[in-house]
Amino acid sequence: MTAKQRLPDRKSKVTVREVALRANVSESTVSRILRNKGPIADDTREKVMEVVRAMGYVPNRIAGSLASLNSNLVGVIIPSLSNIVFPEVLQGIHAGLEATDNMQAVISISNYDVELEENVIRGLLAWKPAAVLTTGFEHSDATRRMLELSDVRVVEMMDIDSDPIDIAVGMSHRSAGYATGRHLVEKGWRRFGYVGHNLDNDRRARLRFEGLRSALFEAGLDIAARAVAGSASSVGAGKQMTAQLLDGDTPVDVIVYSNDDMAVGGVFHCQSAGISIPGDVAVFGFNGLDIGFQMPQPLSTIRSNRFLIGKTAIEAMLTEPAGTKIDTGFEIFEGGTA
Amino acid sequence: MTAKQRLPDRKSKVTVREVALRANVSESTVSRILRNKGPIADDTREKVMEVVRAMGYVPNRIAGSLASLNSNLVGVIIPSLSNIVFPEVLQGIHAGLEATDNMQAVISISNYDVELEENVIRGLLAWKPAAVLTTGFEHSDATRRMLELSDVRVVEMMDIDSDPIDIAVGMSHRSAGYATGRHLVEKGWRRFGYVGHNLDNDRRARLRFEGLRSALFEAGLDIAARAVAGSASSVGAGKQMTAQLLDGDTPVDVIVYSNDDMAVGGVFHCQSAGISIPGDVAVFGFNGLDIGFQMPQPLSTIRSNRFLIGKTAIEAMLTEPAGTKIDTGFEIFEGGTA
DNA sequence: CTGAAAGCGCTTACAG
DNA sequence: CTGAAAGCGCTTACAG
Repeated sequence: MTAKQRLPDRKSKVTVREVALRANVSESTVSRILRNKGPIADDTREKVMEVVRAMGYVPNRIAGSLASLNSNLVGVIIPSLSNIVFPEVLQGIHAGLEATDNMQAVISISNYDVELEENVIRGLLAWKPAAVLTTGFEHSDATRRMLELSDVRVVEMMDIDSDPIDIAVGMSHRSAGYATGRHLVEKGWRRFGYVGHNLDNDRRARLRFEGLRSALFEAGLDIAARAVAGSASSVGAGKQMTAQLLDGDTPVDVIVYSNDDMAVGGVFHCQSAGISIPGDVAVFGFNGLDIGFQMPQPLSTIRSNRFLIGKTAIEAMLTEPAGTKIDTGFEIFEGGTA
Repeated sequence: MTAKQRLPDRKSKVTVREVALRANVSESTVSRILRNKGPIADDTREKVMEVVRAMGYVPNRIAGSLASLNSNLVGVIIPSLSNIVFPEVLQGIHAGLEATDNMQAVISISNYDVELEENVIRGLLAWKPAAVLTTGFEHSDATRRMLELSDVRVVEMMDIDSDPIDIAVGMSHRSAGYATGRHLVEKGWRRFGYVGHNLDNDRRARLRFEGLRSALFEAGLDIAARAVAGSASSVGAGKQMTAQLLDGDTPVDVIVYSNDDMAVGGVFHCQSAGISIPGDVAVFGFNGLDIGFQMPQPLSTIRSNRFLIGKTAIEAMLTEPAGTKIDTGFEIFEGGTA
């Protein structure tokens, strides 16, 4: 226990008060030194810092936030953690946060449910965060109102196909769908299939689908057959729906998927069934996930910039005026499956 | 704008004070009603709740926490978000939290770096969380000390092969490695290869490796060849290291991977190179990720329970005494690749 | 360059 | 069943 002798006292919680007492200065001086605010004599600073270290003092941010009426918390609401796309956005947010004066993310999940989102945001706002970053434009009226009435910055991430409450950072999913259609038509594909997941709560996948159809219409084409799962997107759903589509009566020579997870499932199904890609059928995804890129035949897809969206969301919330929309773009990845 | 007439006043932030004033009661009464504490006359409650709704009052949790000296925050530190395993743990934590009186997770990333973890935990403790959930047993001395001195509950997740600071929830990675070795030896494999990632900061992968070797030793065997990436685990690293191992001089008939990501990379390499699995070489992973399960040949692996670990961590922190270790177990998944 | 005082928005004994 | 008062641990004008 001798090793513990120079450690902070076991129990007694140490506050600015104790530090001030021990250092023979006022609480305000301790506070100023700790926040590097205002002019401080060098020896005062040294004396105080020594006491701070000796006592193992950790400022209480709850008290600090209450007193200064601002917190360094950023509320983040994402729809799900099971789709790797959102953890990637979180990584970007985390990277953006590292450049700040140690802001902290408070993360919640909305499960693609606007009612749940409303509750979650209510709980978040109670912590008086500096900003709330949420996903997409679909919110309940009450959510929208809470956000408008509060004076926190709001960033709606992923999508820029509508007008933001405050700031939007993302890409145009409609354009991505359109670009997919144009690209595939130009490559000579004519008989289009579509394999999707439950789009009821996935506005962005719906927008991509609409964009795709517009491009096909312009070329005098349409989607000849489709198979849509009742569940969220997953590799398993992609396998199943691909099997269903290919077992149908309408022949297709290219399948556009609602995203890469579904498309990887499509590739797995074709491998199992001895269907050659892209000879028998071509496959095109969306997102540009690493798993698709690493497959023996790299998945043809559109790369979205999830990390960039998260990082930019933080930067924008710190610097941009209300009404800003930032397009993080996308790019077609040729790959080997279409 | 008539629709906005009944909405809360635009600016003036509303506090208990305003609610109390408008409802003709004291602040303490408002506080009691909002927290369902103590006896309250029915009509008082109704009257106050009406005002609360009318004014759109949202309690300030920062003030609440400071006054009551306890927060509903739970600090969570995970090493990374790029390995899907940790988002899965977060999902479990989220599920566990839903059963509580709306506690909120504050999530930070340590990037497998004990120094960074120390800073992150320091920042977290400043928020006086109810508990800190972190990953594994590897911490700096300072981290360990902070955690011990603070009176927050501490859960170390994923691993149970050491003694916890407070509570540990996870599985024995040594046993999992051992079980892998036994299983594969029993199935008749004799020439073992190992493909891994950078294990310097990954104690659990090291423990699995040690367990595997023990099992092999007991059977009079050893690892004949290995290829270890300098980077973190990924499908790409798995492809590359598998190629390297199979190009070496030492023939192997089964490869044990440090985890499923690496193993999936191994499968992809074999597909590209026309190597048949498990005929030419068998493949065995660790984790039981969905992607491995969905492949045309389901990946042989060990299933860990990441979701359960997260969920149990929350439950344990609420109910279990210090010193508790909870084994969430694992199971061998036969699959088709070994 | 430093200190005394008020206050941030709640909660919690304590009294009645 | 309800209220007045003190206090949680900081920060921020204001004075000097």
